[in-house]
Amino acid sequence: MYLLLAAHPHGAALQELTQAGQPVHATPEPRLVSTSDLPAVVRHFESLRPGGQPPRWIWHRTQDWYPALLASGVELERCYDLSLCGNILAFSRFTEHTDYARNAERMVVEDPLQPPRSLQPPPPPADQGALFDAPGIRPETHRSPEELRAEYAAQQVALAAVSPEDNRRNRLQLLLAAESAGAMIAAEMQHAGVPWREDLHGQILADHLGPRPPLGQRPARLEALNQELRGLLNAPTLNPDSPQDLMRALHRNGIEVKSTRKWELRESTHPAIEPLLAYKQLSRLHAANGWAWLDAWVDGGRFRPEYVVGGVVSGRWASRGGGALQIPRQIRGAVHADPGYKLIVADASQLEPRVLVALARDPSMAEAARNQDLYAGIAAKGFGGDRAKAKMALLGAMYGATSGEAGRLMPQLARTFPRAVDFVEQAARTGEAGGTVTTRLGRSSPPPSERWFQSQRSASAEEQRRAESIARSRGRFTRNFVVQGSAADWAACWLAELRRRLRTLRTDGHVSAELVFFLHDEVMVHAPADAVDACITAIEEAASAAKELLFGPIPVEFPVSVAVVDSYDNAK
DNA sequence: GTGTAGCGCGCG
DNA sequence: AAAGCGCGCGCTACAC
Repeated sequence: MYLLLAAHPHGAALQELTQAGQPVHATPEPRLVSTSDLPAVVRHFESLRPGGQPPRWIWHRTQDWYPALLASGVELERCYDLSLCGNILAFSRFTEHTDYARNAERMVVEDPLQPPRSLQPPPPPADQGALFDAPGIRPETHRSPEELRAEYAAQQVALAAVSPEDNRRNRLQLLLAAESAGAMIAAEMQHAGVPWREDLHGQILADHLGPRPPLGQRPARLEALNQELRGLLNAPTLNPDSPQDLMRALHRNGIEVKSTRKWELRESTHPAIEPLLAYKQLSRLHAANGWAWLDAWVDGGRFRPEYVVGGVVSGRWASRGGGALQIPRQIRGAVHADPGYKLIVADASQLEPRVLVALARDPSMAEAARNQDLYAGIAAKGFGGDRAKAKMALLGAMYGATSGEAGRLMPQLARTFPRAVDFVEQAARTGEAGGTVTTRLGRSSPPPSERWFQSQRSASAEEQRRAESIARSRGRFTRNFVVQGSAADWAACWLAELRRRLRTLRTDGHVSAELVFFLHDEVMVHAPADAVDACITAIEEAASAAKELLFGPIPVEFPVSVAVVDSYDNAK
């Protein structure tokens, strides 16, 4: 059953569609549902399972509907997010020959499915407020039921036009399903929140910075370091937070740095360097994750960031609010399981190089990847057992290193693993020439901008050097895109498969395990202690299912490392 | 006063 | 050791 939900001035319009997006004959007209009735009506349809299958909810944006439904206690099995799927279909090389891609190209420019960042409302308060007062629903992005139905139908036509060769159509369909599932997971994780102990966080801050200072004042420990620095640098009014001010003071004391970056400062042995580095670290803790952060982002023992699915062109998620994707190691001790619960922290070991092996079908590297530690396997084959060298070479190949040690190691890597190196080189050359590259499941990199093409037509020698530099930069982007993006494909499938298994545990086993955090190649599940084993099994099965879905039965392993902890800082 | 580019640093 | 990918955010400095 395919159910379309469209915004309506008094609530929602609900219409049953066929899989292809045509109105079901018996119910040609959308049914109007008031805002207050909506949760109950949605719950009712969700419980109807013709043929045992839950409905697929089709809507413009998951963020417009699902948070409010979750707030009223309604969880759904699956959806189809028109804006996310439309964005993939509009740019995918798999659909480039379709009318959809041609029309969407125009539409995306004139009428972006996602409003530009600057026009988006501020993030919602942690307390979501009244049902459907959620700021996701904005009149300017309303589409009529007929517009949305036509959009869905057009997307299905485009998907059907993908060549079945090499499983392309299935792969793209899988990506759309995983992306839509990701949108639901993002809303569910925001709803659940990361378990966060304010008292433990406060203790960490007090240990490092001293007691909480009055508003606008430096904490005691920072102020002491500031005074020490002013003395050591003979600069009585120094503001160490100002790079310019600091740079001038350093120069006056014969410390010849070109920037105030910490790795450059470390080169100097001046007695002011040690307190300066201590100041910078503590000042960062205070500014980024101090008491103000705690006040703003943690409420009722939960940290609830907003995840932005599709926020990165490679398919990785972005986030808004609280810096969710950069929880520093320093404060991970504040992430703590509830009494009787555990945190299960799992990450896919060395995901990107393993994805590269699978993409390139490099037999020699596949053998190396059978090792639990891939870098050790690479080192044994091509670097005389030097793991550090092997790691640097491989990372350099994926990022496009040209200089330094990583750059020098490239020929050595290419001798032992020609297919893998060739694969990323090919992606780089495509990008340099202005082409686009595509992930395993069919997400394509954006085409170069009009400005890019202009730069490539430049005339003077000076302009040409600049143009070549821009082209190389784009080459590094596309080189990395295929790996990072295909890793994101894998992670999306992993997450969706894990969600499915956890839902089964919840409904069949009445286990209250929840996904609470996701970061590129890492997930966190908050689970009752007696459900930990079942959750670990789910995590591992989901990982191997994801590998199979992307690549089929190939001899490359994607191992996950799992830690069961009370506190996140013990995870690795 | 407001908007924003650049720096610096956190994460993968 | 500190360049080669992708991000978000706080701060300063500077343009308007």
